[in-house]
Amino acid sequence: MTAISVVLPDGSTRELDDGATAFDLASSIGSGLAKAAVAAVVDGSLVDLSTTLHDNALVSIITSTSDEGRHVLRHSTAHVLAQAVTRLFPGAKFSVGPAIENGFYYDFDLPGGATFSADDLDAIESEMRRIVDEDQPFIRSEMTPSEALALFADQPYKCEIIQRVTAADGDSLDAGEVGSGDVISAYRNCDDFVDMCVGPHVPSTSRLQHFALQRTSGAYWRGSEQARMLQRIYGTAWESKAALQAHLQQLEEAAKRDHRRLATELDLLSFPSEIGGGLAIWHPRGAIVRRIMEDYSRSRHERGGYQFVFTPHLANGKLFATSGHLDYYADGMYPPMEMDNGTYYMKPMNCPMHCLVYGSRQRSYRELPIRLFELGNVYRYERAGTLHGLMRIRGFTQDDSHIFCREDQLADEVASLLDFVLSVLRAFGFDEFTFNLSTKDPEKYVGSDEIWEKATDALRTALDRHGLTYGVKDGDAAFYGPKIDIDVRDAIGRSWQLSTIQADFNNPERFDLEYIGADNARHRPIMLHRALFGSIERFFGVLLEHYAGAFPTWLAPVQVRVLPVSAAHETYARHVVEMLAEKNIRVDSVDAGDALGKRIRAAKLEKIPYVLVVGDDDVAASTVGVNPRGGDVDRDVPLADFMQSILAEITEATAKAMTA
RNA sequence: GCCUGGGUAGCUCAGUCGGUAGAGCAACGCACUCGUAAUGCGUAGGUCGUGAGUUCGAUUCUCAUCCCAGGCUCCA
Repeated sequence: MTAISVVLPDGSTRELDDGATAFDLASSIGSGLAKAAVAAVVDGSLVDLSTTLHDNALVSIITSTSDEGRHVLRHSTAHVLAQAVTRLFPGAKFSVGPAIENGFYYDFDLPGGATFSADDLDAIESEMRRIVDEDQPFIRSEMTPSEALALFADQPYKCEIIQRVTAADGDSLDAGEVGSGDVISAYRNCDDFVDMCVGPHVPSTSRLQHFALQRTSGAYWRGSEQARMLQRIYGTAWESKAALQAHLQQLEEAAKRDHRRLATELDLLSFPSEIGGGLAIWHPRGAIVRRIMEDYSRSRHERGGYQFVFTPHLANGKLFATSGHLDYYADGMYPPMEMDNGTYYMKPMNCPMHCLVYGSRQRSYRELPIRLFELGNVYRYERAGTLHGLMRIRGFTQDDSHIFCREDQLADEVASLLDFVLSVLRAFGFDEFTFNLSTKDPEKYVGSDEIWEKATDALRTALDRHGLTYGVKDGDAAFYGPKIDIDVRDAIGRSWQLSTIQADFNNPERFDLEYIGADNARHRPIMLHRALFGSIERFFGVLLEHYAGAFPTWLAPVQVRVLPVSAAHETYARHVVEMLAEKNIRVDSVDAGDALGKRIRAAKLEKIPYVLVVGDDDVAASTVGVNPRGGDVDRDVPLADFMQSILAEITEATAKAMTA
């Protein structure tokens, strides 16, 4: 038998028998690798382990512990899911089943429009385990589109995909399913299950041990609300039991941090159904934190050269006709109110009002840039199914600003905004950011192409000048202009989109805004929309999850709780409370009705930063026992020392926040 | 808006194959006066989300509606 030679990623070569597969290569390197291998990359393409290697091929083995490997694992598990469903629901039609972050899903159309119930999930998962135990091989075959159409004749969704990819104007959406064009590949597990798929797959179902089905939901075919709703099943799959458990644990951790749960547990706010969906009421504890956030925001803006304005919650519809909101966003606005002299709407944005502030008198080029700031309450009619605690809410407050500037000021203004945004976000404990530039949506925009190009360039230039790397989201812009979005990464690695900076050449035109230039002629200012927190409500929710309810001392609703050991120490406890309160420290005390241990536990569950225990020794020596959140108890601390240290902590955090 | 599941005491949940409900924690009372994450005993608390229908009788079955959860779609 002749030999071939293949090149490994480290540049070394390896001799193999002619006809050897990628799996043979993995085995020749080591049995451990062969066991962990799920696929291979040959000359840059991800392929099955069963792929026959050619001489001089550049080969790397993909193991299940890499991102690519897990992707293969998850995709293969999706196939097993589909097979289980066809066994349990004869006649089920299946559409697509991709791997996604941390897992996979598969969409089905059940006979008679049936739907999955929670019990079905258990049965399907058991069936999947049976298929895994059967150790079925994934066997690849390739065919022409017409052969594929024949093979999948009873699978209308598959046929539609085949027709789309082979059509002249075939879009890339389906390429991931079947590859592009002339050759359609399919994987057969056994006589009665074959699925169209570009692959690769693990060699056999026995490699798919560590998975769990998670939930079912409806999902529109091809993501279109006009299309048929299919039944989707989500699952997760991992390379090992430990990895699966770690993932499930992380989900639990995230659930524990859920801001809706913490908001109830910590008595911060609630969503009474008497008010209606998507509307929150702030309880005293939550309102304190919010007020501190807002005060901080106000003082930062004051120092940043912003001028404060107030505008009403309602406006005549003509205003939103001028701004274009009624043309592009009427569905997302609260329904109109007919009143004596016109049709009124709740405002969905503050910008039209700020345009009126600008336009209220003649402006000189010397005044620019004019930075108008408002904590503006806006109302948007979010569809019922999209509401989600504070994260998606119908009434909220934007830390909103509109900057009117000259064209020659634009780049500097955007650049300094980027600094400003990051500094404010850092003050709240975020230090990992990602940036995205969103460009014109060809379906939904106002203004000329030229204006859009100008605005997009301005944003791009600012990002480049800052040396920031950023993604581009084509077609994601607002209807009036392109934007930069800033995402933060939270304490458990999740990403949240918070801030936005939007360039707008359109509204100044629509509102006919002008300034008198140095040349004594009239000019059009440029407008920047920007919000740092975005929505105060949402930002609060993100913070709550980021800190898991344990706000840093400067933000904590109650900073100190004083606990007298027994009734004899209550007078002294009150004295301690007074001393601290005098320094504007948020402090309370709980008298000795319950056992000390119980009161400490209660304070810990409330996530109060400092618990002060005072007993005989403390009364005698004017000291306190300091029990800090997440730290060790420190007895006999002079009260004056504690006060000094907590004040230093608070002012340091605030000062750092102010100058970060 | 669409799909699935849910709404029982302040919170977390159990339960009723149709005969008006129970636990733990919290609250309140009494005893205990306690040095760093749950002292003991007792009391009170619910027209079982809301409205209608079926029924001798509905928290339970049916329908409508509101709200909540997870997705889909949407998010200026």
